[in-house]
Amino acid sequence: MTKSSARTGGTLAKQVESQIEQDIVEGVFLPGDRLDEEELAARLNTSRTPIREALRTLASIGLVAVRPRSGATVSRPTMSEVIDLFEVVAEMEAFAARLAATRATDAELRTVAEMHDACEREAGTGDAQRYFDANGHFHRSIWEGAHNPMLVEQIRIVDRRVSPYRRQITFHPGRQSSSQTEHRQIADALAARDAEAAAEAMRDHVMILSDDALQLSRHLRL
Amino acid sequence: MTKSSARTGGTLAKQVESQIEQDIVEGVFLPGDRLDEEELAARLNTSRTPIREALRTLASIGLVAVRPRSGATVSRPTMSEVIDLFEVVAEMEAFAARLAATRATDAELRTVAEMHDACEREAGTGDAQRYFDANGHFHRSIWEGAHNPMLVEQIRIVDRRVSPYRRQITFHPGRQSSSQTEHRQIADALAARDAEAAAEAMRDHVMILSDDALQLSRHLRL
DNA sequence: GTGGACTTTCTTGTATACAAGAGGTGCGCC
DNA sequence: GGCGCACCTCTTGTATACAAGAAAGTCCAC
Repeated sequence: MTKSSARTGGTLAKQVESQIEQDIVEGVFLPGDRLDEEELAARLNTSRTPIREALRTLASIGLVAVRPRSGATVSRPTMSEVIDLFEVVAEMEAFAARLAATRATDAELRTVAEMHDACEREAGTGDAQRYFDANGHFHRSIWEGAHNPMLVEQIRIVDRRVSPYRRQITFHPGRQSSSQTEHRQIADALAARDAEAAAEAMRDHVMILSDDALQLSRHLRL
Repeated sequence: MTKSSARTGGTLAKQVESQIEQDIVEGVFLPGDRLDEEELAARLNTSRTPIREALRTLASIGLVAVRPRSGATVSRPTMSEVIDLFEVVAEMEAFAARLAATRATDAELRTVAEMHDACEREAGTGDAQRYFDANGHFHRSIWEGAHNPMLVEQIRIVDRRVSPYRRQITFHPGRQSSSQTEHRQIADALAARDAEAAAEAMRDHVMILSDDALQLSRHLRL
C-alpha cells in the first residue's frame, strides 16, 4: 500500500475499499470504467483477496456493478436511474432539513450558517473544487442537525451514487451563484426553525440540481 | 450447498448471501448471534471465501456487524438506532405512497387493493406468519406503484434492518386488527389518488408500528 | 470476403495454505 | 485466595494455487 492518500487504519480490505470509493466519488474512475482485480491488486500492493472484498462491498451500495464471471465496472446508472436517485436524495435531504429545523441545537444551526458563509466565500473565487467541498460541508452540517445517524448513513449511500453527476454540474460556470440563492433560502428557513420551508427549499434545491445535471449530461452525451 | 432453500443460480457467494440474509430476516439468526466463518462454511458446504464475501456484503447494508479480527455477528442496533431506522422507513414509505398516488397505473392500484383484501383475509385466521407475508406484499405493491426502482432498493435495505422488530410486533395478538384499520386508510387514499393523505397515512402507520415494536421490545428486555 | 465455430487465453470464482492478532486459560506471584 | 502476566489456542486476515467460464482471436468453410 504505497499509494498516496491510503488510510493506514484497520484491515487492508477496508483501506482498499476507501481508496477505490474515493477514486470513484472524486471522478478518478469514471462510470463504466473496468475495475480489473489484478490491476488494482498490483496498483495497491496487495493480493486479489482484499480487492475482491472491497469490490463486493462497493457493489452492494451501488457504486460498482459486478457481472458474474465478467468482472466489475464503476456502475453507470441509466439516465432514468439517475433521475430516480436524485429524487430519492431530494426527499431524504428534505426530510433531514425538516428534522434539523426542530431538532438541531443552536450551536448546530450556527455551524450550518458558517458552512453557508464558507460556500459564499468560495463561490466568488472560481475554484470549483473548493466550492464543491464547501457545498458538501454545508449539506452534511444539515444532516447532522437532524440527529438521526441512520438517516445520515442512508443519505450518504445514495448521495455517493449521484456524486459524479453533482460534481459535473458544480463545475459548470454560473451554477454556483444560483445554487447560493437556494442555499440561502434553506439556511434562512433553518435559522427561523421553519421545518416545512426548510424541507421545501431543500427538495427544490436538489431537484434543480438534478434537472441541471441531466440537461448537462444529455448535452455532453454522457 | 445441501441446505434446504438454497438459491441455485449465480455464484456460490451470492447463494450464501441470500441464505444468510434470509436466515437473518426470518429470525433464524437473531440480532447479536455470532456468525462463525468456518461453521457457516461447513453448514453450507463451501470454503470460507464465499462466506467472507457474503458477510462483507451483508455488513455493508447493515444486516451484519464485523469487528476487525473479532468476527461477524448479526447486527444488533441499539434502541435509539431502531427508532431512527423506523423513522427513515416511515418517511421513505410515505414518499413511496405519495408517488404511487399519482404515478401508479389503475392496474397497480387494483393490485394494492387486492393485497389489502388478502391482508384482511389473513388477519382473521390467526396465522401470524401468513399475515406477516401478506402485509409485506401489501407494502411492496405500493412501492412498485411509485415507479422508482432506486427508491424501492433503498426502502428494502432499511426495511430489512427493522424486519426482526416488525416481525415481533406482527406476531403480537391484537396488533393485526389495528394495523388493518391503518391499511384501509392508506388503501382508500391511494384509490382516491390523494397523495398527501396517502403519505400521511403511511407515515402514521409505520410510526405506530415503530412505537408498538419498541414498547414490546422494552417489555421483553430485548 | 464474410460468417461461424473452435480454440486459446485471460479473468474471475473457489479452495487452501499461511500469518497474525484477539481472547481465553493456567500458572506464578503478591 | 485474588490479581496479573505469559502462553497457547482459535479465529480472522491475506496470499496463492487451482478450476472454470467468458471473450476474443483464428481458422476453415462457403
